[in-house]
Amino acid sequence: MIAHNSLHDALKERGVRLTRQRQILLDLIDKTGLHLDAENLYRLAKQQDPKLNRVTVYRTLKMLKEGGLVDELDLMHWNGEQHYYETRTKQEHAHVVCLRCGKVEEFFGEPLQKLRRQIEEHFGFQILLARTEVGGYCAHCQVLRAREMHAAAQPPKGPSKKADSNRRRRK
Amino acid sequence: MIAHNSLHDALKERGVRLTRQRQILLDLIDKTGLHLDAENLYRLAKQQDPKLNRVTVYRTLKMLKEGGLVDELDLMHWNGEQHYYETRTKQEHAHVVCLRCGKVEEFFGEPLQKLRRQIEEHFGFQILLARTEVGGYCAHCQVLRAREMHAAAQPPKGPSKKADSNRRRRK
DNA sequence: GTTAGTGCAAACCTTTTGCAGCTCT
DNA sequence: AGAGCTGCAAAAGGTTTGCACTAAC
Repeated sequence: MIAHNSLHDALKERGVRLTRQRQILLDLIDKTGLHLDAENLYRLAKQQDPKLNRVTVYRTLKMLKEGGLVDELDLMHWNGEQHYYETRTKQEHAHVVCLRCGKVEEFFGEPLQKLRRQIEEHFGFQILLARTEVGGYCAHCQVLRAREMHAAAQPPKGPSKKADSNRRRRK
Repeated sequence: MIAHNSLHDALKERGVRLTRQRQILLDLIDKTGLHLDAENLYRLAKQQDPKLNRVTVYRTLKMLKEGGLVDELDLMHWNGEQHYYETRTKQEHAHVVCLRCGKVEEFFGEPLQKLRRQIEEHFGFQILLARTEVGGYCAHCQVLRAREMHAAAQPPKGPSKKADSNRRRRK
């Protein structure tokens, strides 16, 4: 049972072969509002097809990227050097990344269009791709950080675990 | 003779040791409106001190980045996966990168501040870093591309060299 | 049946790390 | 003197490539 979605159809039109592997990958990229990196995409795809190779993930992403079907983001490198991918169908938007919890919000709104127009006019530039990424702390994490700061200033009464379990680190 | 500039002074205040190697690197990053990547920075630095090691470049960049003294850009990956660096003193600005010739223009202007304010209000977000990068064709290259397209449509009369000599490629 | 696409292994490029020795302050 | 830095070598991430085999059209 194949989900028919935008990437799927766009590739079909271009005469690209829709292999089992690609269908799995397109499905993962296209649905899920998630911003996946190559490694996570690979992990998820492998659950559906354990033979699927990491290289196929990279090759597919490269094709989609060069075909202008996905955008590549780095989300302010909040968690390393990976790139993240999303379908290039939606309206232009900025990515707002919490550097503490990693949550990604999307901002649509007229300042983006205005910025784009002004740049085109100002330089006589022909824009093909645009990207705005913002890093900082989300409302929730601002509160948590304030608490952490406060706690750190007090003499410790017991072992305190930093709440950063979600964060991947280099080994 | 040492150029006194913002990075230099900022590090002095922080009690960071200003070694010969760092002075060379700071000098290169700070003057030159250039957006250098690690490798080019290394190459240029080595001209002044042939013993200077690539690792020192990376360590210095990392320190400056983590200290909030430089910003890291990728300029829409117009020429590979390198990161580019610039001093974080100037007013917020967008980078406008020509995907054909690599020229980088900087756009200052009120839409950027407006965007920033709106994001902060909308999400109750505390912005620490913001980055807007735009890729496309500069006025000059739009013309050249039009010519190339035209030439490609004609039967070729002789060997034509593509004008991409400036472009670095993977081997 | 063709030709594009896949998997595997190995290469590649960029960046980081461990450690002994050097050098700023 | 001593902590902080550097250079060197080696490793680690992330991504790409060469090639023989497989599968989509």
